[in-house]
Amino acid sequence: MTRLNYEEELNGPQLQAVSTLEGPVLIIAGAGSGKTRVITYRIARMLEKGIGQHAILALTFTNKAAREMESRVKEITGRKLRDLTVSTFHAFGVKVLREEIEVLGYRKNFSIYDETDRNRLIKESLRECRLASEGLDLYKLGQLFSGVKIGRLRWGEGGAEPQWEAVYREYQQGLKIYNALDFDDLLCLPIALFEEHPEILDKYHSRYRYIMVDEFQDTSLIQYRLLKLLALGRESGAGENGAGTMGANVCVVGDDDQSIYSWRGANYENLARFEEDFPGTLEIKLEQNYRSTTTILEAANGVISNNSNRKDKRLWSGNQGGRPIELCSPQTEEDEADFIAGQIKELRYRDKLRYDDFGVLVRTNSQFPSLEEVFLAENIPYRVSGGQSFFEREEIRDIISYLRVIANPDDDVNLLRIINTPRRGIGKAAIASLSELARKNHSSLWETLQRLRSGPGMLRARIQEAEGGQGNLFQDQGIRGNSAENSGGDSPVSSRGGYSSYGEVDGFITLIEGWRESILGKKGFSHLVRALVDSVDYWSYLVTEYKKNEKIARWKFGNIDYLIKGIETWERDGDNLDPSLYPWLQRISLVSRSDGGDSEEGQFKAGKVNLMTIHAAKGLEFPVVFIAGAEEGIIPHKRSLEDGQADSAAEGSQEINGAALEEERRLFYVAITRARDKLYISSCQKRRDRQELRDSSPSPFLEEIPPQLIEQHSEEDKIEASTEDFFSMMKERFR
DNA sequence: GAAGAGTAGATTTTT
DNA sequence: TCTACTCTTC
Repeated sequence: MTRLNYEEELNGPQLQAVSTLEGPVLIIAGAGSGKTRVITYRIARMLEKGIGQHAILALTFTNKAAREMESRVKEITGRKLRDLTVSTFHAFGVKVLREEIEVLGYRKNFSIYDETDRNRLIKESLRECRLASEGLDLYKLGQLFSGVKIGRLRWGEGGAEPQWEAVYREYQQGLKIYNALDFDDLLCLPIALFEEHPEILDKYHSRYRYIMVDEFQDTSLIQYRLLKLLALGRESGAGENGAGTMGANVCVVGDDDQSIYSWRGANYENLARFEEDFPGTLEIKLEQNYRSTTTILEAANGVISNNSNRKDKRLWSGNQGGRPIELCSPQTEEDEADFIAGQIKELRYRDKLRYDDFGVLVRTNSQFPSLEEVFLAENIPYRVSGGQSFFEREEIRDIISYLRVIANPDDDVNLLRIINTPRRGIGKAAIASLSELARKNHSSLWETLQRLRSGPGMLRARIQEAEGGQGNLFQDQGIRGNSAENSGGDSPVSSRGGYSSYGEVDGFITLIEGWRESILGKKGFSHLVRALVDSVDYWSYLVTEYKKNEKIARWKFGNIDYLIKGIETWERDGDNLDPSLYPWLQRISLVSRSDGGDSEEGQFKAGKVNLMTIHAAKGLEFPVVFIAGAEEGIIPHKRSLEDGQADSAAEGSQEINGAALEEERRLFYVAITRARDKLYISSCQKRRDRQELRDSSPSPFLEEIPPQLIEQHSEEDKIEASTEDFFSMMKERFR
């Protein structure tokens, strides 16, 4: 192993951070101050000192960050990392639950529900409670549930209207029956586990003797609780006296100025809380920026200094001077995209830059299309992170649903997705009857099906019984007006549904069972997935579904192929100890949009312009950065300021909006500080809102940049652009 | 049960 | 404008 020369490669505070391995440490690391370097060197140092890999836990905020950290450590130490835990909080939760969840009454093959699954379940729960889901914002309801679950809200307080409590309970019950967890559970259940079973906590507490947390400003309260449990063990409940903290070797790294996830429960006050809970914390500030030019830093400082609630610090850079920040005010989004594309082409040639030296940052996903369109037209290779993820495409979800059901047949949400996809004659009516029956028995659909099948002829009778019995819940879409007498005289859903579906339902069960047998526990299952897709004849399904547009069918099939290839590469990875279905599912459940289809690492990601949301750009840097759409209503985003969460109680709202504005400013700050050498900011004069073109004014944040750093972009391009605009208008007209 | 027509609703950021 | 869901008809 190569020995690192710490003294030479690190500055004073960095060195201190790397050398202080024992006791609690809080590192305030400004943007570009070598934070990643400090963390990775710190781990390297630990390994050098003979601390075992298994005793080290590094928690990050995104999977991407985790992967990157791991590979950097690997790189600088030249070691194999078999036993080092570098993961997100959520992934860590899964790791724990995978071992221990049975104590909590779940089975180990639990499913993990993402937003889509969760919305479906909420919808179903609403139906169970006889409430109409129409006109409701499922997303908001989900937020509410999440707030309650993580203990941020309580029923009857601030926006948590008690009427939803029943739905919430239904939702929770659904999860339990389906043996499924939502994202919050991944953190809450480990906490519950540790609190209720101290002996399990002991195990983890004594194992992870060195803990590090990156992007600490973005940790939520429950994440913090989890951290505290791990770090302090049984003592953590002991409270304020700080007993037992001496042994805690915890190092958290963060920057309050880069806290941009408060809408997700991030609470930068954890920084203050940490110092309280871990007495004797050594605080280290990293203020020297190695990334950006002075110009860019001054701009960033100018902006962020308008925030009131922050730890005092001032970034400075050794790279004096730097090129001015260029401001451009194109007419429309199209002009903006043209401008960006034009600059990229020019700079690439003039400054000999590669495409991947450019980062184009936007506030919202909806800004992508116009940019992409121009990049495509101009032949500029690009990649987007954010936007619709590969895993959210419906054909991919279908296949994954099959695999999830194979892993965990009780997962109703996914079972319902595929029970009639491809169509196999199990229609609404049959499903409604079955669901009704399952609900009565408090069991999952699968269990119900199994039970029905166990007696010959039973299925028919039971289904009939179910239909004859209570009014069918799947039919009345909630009550409207009459709550007492529901559904009343409506005609039955199709009294023949159950009868005619018997054979099909049976076939479906057999199908799933068959695949369960062949796939479960197999190391290397990608070829089986291929066979599965064949055996359900998904291809014919696509062809019939899209008979008007065969191209789409082909494209979708290509996606499936890509998915399977992805599994193959994952299986072949030498570091992968358990290449079977279950870990794969867990893994992809936690992969986010910004992680991209991760098989496009390495050679592919080079040579492409990076198009991403500002959120996704956190932690990254580019020689040249474009911030597109720096306009009022976009960068302090309209909706972010509108209603601060649930309560807009009279005077509270003022403050909440202030906080929201400050968060938007931090977001803008993050965007600026991604740039190394050159920063462009554009704000359109008009922007498309729905179909109408509306006037748009520059973001108020722009005025906070010291004017001497800014150079207005010359007008020539604008004229050029508008002639082009004219032509495209004419083309449109003659089409 | 499937296909097609029609309607409403929606546009913030993500593990 | 576009999409996702519902309703209607065969």
